[in-house]
Amino acid sequence: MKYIMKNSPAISKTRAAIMEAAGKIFAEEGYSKATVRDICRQAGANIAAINYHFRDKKGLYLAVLNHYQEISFQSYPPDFGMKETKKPEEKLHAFIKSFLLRAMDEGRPAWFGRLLAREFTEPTWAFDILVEETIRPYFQLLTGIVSELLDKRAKKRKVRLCSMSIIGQCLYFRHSHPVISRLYPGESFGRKHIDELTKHITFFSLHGLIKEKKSSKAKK
Amino acid sequence: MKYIMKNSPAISKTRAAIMEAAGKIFAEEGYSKATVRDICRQAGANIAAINYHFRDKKGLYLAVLNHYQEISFQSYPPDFGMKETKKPEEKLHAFIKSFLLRAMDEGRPAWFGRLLAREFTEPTWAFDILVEETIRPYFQLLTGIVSELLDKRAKKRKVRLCSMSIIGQCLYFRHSHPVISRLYPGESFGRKHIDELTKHITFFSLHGLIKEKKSSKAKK
Amino acid sequence: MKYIMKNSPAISKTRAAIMEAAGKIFAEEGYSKATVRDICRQAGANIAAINYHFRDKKGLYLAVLNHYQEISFQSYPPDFGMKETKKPEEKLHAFIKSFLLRAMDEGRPAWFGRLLAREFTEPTWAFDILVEETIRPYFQLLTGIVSELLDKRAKKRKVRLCSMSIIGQCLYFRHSHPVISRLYPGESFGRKHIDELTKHITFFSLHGLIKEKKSSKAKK
Amino acid sequence: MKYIMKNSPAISKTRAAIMEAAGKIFAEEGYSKATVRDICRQAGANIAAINYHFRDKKGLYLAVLNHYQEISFQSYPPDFGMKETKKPEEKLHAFIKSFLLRAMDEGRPAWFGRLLAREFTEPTWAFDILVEETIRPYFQLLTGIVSELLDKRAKKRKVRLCSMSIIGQCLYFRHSHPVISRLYPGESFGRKHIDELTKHITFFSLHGLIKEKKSSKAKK
DNA sequence: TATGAATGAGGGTTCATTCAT
DNA sequence: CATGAATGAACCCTCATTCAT
Repeated sequence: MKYIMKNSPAISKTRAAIMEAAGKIFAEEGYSKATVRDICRQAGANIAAINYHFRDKKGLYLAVLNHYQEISFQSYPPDFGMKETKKPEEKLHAFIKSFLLRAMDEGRPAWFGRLLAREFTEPTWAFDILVEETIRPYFQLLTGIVSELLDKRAKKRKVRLCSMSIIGQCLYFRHSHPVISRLYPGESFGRKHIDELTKHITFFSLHGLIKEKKSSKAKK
Repeated sequence: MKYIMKNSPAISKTRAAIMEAAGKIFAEEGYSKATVRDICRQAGANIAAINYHFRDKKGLYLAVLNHYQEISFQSYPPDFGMKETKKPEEKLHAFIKSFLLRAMDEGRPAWFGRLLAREFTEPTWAFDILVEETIRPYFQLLTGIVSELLDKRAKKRKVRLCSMSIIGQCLYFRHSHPVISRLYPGESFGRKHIDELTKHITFFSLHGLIKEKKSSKAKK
Repeated sequence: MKYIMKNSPAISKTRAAIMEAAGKIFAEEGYSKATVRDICRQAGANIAAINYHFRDKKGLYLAVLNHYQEISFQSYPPDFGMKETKKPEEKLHAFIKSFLLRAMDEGRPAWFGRLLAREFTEPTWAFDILVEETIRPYFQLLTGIVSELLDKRAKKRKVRLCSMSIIGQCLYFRHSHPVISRLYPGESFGRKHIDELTKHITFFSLHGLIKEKKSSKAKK
Repeated sequence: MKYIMKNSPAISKTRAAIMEAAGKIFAEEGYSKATVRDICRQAGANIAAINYHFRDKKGLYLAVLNHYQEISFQSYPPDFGMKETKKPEEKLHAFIKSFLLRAMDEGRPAWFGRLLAREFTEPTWAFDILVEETIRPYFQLLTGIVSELLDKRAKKRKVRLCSMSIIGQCLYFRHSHPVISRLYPGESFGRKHIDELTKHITFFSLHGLIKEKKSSKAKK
């Protein structure tokens, strides 16, 4: 006699194949443009298998999100191995690097990052769930770092604005390929340049923030 | 005495209504999600009218892009009325403000900005045209300003990186509403806060750039 | 004061342009595949002009048929200039040549021939009219020639069968290009070979008929 | 013991119904005039079933062609049961009879013949496939017979011309109904007269060919 | 005379979904 | 566990036609 675990992922080969294909295609095309047909074709599975294993397209998307989130954060921990005692400048550097890696890398571990980046600029119905489960703690991590860097009396709103300036830069470099490759053929900001990009964004942001500290007294 | 504009849009009432509805719906839904059925329904027009006036959905999208681009840049000139002799800091401020206005305002003049923002993160077939006709000159305007602010010996790549950091911030604040409203209910970075956002992005970016100047001597 | 002639063809330039384009396109594509859009575009005329001048697509087709029929039979008279006193073999040769010319030539004079050939294998609603106005007298001309060649006591049905054997050959060589060019690349039976084809069909048919004469006594 | 045919059609009832309806309608209307809506309506199937079973209209047409070709050539073998040792005259007779049966019969077995006849006079995109798979071997069968009948030194071109004269007659009698019924009401050359028509075409053609033999010495 | 504008019907195709097995 | 079969809704597009000017 055998007991079947609920949602046990190892039981079904088909389920795994669908998850694999779905992760890839959702990351490439986005939720609405991806078709269950393509996913099943690529997984070598029957269309009805999605209904059986995941109820419907939404269920599949949710399962993909949950599954690859774990993989993603295992592969690229947000603190990037930094201890809590480290300086905030280094924390910021680590945060940005892990963000870029998660969003710009290729293969399985980056699929979640791509989906997340997509949801940031074009939210689907799954966005509410993502905000609570992933984005909020992630964002709090960033605002914590920013708070340390800013004047302690800085208002919450200022912290948030600065945090979003950082997120915005990271996100944009992720989407920049189409425009950069057209504006300056031959040049690119891809996963090969993650170290360069990390250094740039950190530098660009940090010196703005430091300056903030000084000028915060003089200015309004 | 009156001069007739080329492609005078006043000729057909239906054509104008379709352009109106299409601008709104394309801006809201994006190219692929928008349906000609919806557009025609909202315009009170027959579906075949699109074939008659614009050949097909692509033609309509192109017409919308062209039409609202003019309106957008008339309403929000990139130099925002600044003379050439002004300081680069003020030029940057003007650039950012016009960008935000164009992307975050509501109603007709902002539709092009929204479409452009969409194309930045999820390009369609029209992106190639947009790059040549709109984005390239627009981007050159920004890199020019950034060049003035940076050390004159700064490499092209650095100029481009910094320019993209600025664009990235602007774009992200345009998309931030869904995430902000969920993370911090009650707070928002909308069109009401354009002045605040402009000031923030300018300040955040400027002091990064200025610091660069200083450190450029010490560093490599 | 001016009197307008009914259907006067010289009055309108647009009407003439439409007739020209329609003749060409109907001959190329056939009635149902041809579109009024294409015709008007090629004629440089407005779509509504067809409604004005010809009531509808049917009216246009009818007008084209009538117009080019005259041109066709002027260019290629069925007796091909043969006097009535000539031998039936030469009459047959002339008939076949004029048929092939009318159906296989290019340009205006052949358009009617092409349309007629089309109607033979895929009749439209206009076929009834064509039968009475064109095909019947034309067919009677052929059956007359065949009668002269056959035994005088040959039954009507035999005359008709033989006539159709001749028509069938002519028609098929007109349609043969697609199959011949594929079966035997480089070879063709086109308008350049009309003389060869005429000789062949005449010869092939004649000797069948002559043999008939002889055997008609022996046979039932 | 039973062998399962490749592409066994018995699997799906809907698929069979669509094939049935499609065969009928394609044969009646031709490829372009036939609509998938009509076919599905007549088959009592959903429109999307065509996409499921045949991918699209083209796939359906191809499937119909393949399916009824088998049925057609099973029902009417081109050699019509003649042994190889028989005289060429009898081979020709058999060839013509099977051609007429295939093209003029009614019901399922004749649908392919009708489609083929249509492709001969108005080729679609499928014509290239048909030429290679069906028409070429079929035509070679005929040219072989004709070669036997003609002088052995007859040029290839002559063989081809004579073969086409035969094909042309057969094809035309298949299309003759509309014109015959109008020219001579009451008379017809239909499937009831296949024996008569076979005899006529064979006779008409044979004596032409035989005469060729004799005259080939005397004439040029 | 001539046309720009508009329309309704219908074309093929594709989607996510759900049965019955 | 898994799938072949089937479906209804919606997609974009094109047709011939007609109206008001």
